[in-house]
Amino acid sequence: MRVTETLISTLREVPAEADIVSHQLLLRSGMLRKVAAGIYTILPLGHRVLLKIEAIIREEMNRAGGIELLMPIIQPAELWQQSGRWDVYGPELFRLKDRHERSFCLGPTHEELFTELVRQEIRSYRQLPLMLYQIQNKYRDERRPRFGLLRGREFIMKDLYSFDIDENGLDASYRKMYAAYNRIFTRCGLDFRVVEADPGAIGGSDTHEFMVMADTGEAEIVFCSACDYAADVEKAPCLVESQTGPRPRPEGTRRRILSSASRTRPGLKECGVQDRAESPDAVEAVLCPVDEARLQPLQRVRTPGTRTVREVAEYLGIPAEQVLKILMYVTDDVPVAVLVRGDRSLNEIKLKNYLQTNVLEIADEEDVAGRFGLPQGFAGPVGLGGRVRLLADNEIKNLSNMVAGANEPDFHYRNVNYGRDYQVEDFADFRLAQEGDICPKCGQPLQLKRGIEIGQLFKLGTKYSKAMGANVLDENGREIPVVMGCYGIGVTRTLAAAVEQWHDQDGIIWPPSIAPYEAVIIPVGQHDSLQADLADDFCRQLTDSGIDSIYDDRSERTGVKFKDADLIGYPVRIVINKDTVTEGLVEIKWRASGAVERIPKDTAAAYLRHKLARD
RNA sequence: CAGGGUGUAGCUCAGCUUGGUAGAGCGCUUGCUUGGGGUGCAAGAGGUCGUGGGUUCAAGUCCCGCCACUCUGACCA
Repeated sequence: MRVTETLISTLREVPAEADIVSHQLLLRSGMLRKVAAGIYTILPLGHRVLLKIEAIIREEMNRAGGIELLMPIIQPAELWQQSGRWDVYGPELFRLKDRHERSFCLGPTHEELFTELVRQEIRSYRQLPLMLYQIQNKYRDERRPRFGLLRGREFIMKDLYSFDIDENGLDASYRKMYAAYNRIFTRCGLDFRVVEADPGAIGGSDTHEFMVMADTGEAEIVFCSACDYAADVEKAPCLVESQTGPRPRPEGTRRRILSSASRTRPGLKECGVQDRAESPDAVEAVLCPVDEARLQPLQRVRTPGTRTVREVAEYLGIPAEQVLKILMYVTDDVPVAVLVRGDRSLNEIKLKNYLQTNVLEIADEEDVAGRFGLPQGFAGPVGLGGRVRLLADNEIKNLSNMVAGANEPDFHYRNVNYGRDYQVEDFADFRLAQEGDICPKCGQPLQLKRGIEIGQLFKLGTKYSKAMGANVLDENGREIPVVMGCYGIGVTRTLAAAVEQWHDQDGIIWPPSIAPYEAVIIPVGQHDSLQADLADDFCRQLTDSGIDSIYDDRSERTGVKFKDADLIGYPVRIVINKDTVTEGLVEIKWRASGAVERIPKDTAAAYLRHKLARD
């Protein structure tokens, strides 16, 4: 391929519409153009990347036993009414009517259609298991499309649905997909992690998310430096550390398994509580006696104008972790106040799950004064009386001689202690995991990184098959609902995530397996027909030996071509000049490492094939 | 959906405060020049100033409505 024969238009300046790196670079490198908010044209260069990602996905889906088909984008409302989601889905669903006033929607996902297909076509357990998939456009009328391809209103997704006769079959399908996803993202050259996730609105039990690690990612994940544990920061359980920080269980201490109900033990402190979300009964605690003698007498101090934890801590000259932070929330029911350590953040999802409430909003100043009758910035647990439900993070029980608001303007208490000075309704895990916390699996410190979700596995069970009557006869002739799983990959999102992860200040650095072209050939003297012909021949030679190559035949200055090559991110740049022509060499520069090497022209194809074929 | 910002040439933006016949850089076209990191010179093409209304002798500029784009938040893959 020659550059002048295709459409490659690069931009020198950053378009004003783009805010994040992948969006900027995809626009600048001529891979993407905006048509409307969250809706894009993928230009030839970007399309080649897309096709390569899709090819990898297809190969691995087929290898795992997936069967490809193609469903329509437009779906009848009827099916969505049967599953119950027509009313639940909300304004995010693109809805439309035909000329006969019949209702349709643009599919944001395809559970209904796949379930309907299986209901019609599958009668017997002998036809199962079955894994069907498609690569198709999806539509979600996002409230706020942003980040270019990462959150568009139209996007491409691979979705596979598995159909089994029982849970064991589902487990087997799930494992196949889990393995396939690992292969796919590895082959795409991405640095990714698998995290345990929250099932969310789709419903179901087990679920894993595949996250590409990138500093600009929307999701924060914690992962262990020592073992393979990883979780969304919003889901990660927090262990309680002793005040001296995490430590291994001391030799000879009693180790007890406590049920969550008996976690509170008078006269005892817990240091190192382990509370895995997936096994709530396996709470493991190291018990050590409270040192009653260390408790100091309660003291009321004037702290004018100190409304935030930081202000109080600075005013009193103490660390933030010595302060009790109290957060007040408005819920479906009565207002709730929650205590966390001053330097911690509250995890609203944990609180919401605990309270089983639909509404959960942090109280503003008006609410704090009105519903709680408390001074904003000076509220505290002491003397709160039963005015509100008071909950506390597990860690709070461990803390002694804390500073807390005195419930009157410009005053705080020193030496506040749980039990002696205040009571709480319950302790639970309410805090947001942070860097340095202990891994719930192995006890080593956790690291925090940002990620972009590009794939998710769900066990749906019989949610849709029951709702829509997708049944089969089992070997006893009984009618049973099929057991389903669904497995998605955001294809366009993967493309953007790859750029988000692999770029530098000059442009994109494509992993070779998904690069639009693996090599670009640039003759320094485009006007020199010897060099130009040689570049043309060499491009053909590389292409013939299976290396996707493009010859930059524009009559531009070499510097322009170099800049464009870096911006577009071809993994290999091959330069031809007067010297290399006479010596029979070519100059190879690797985009990722910047390494330059000169090798004989005739062996270059084989050499590159070898070096590029690392997947 | 709430709150902010921006809409002027293909792109990035100035001009608006203080109303008076539309600007720059880049890109594009042509010629010369240059030829290993966005070369230099010259000549050109290109704009209903988002849109509708109002004020005014006169509106890109002032006022009001609408639309689009964008940022923060909530929501979400």
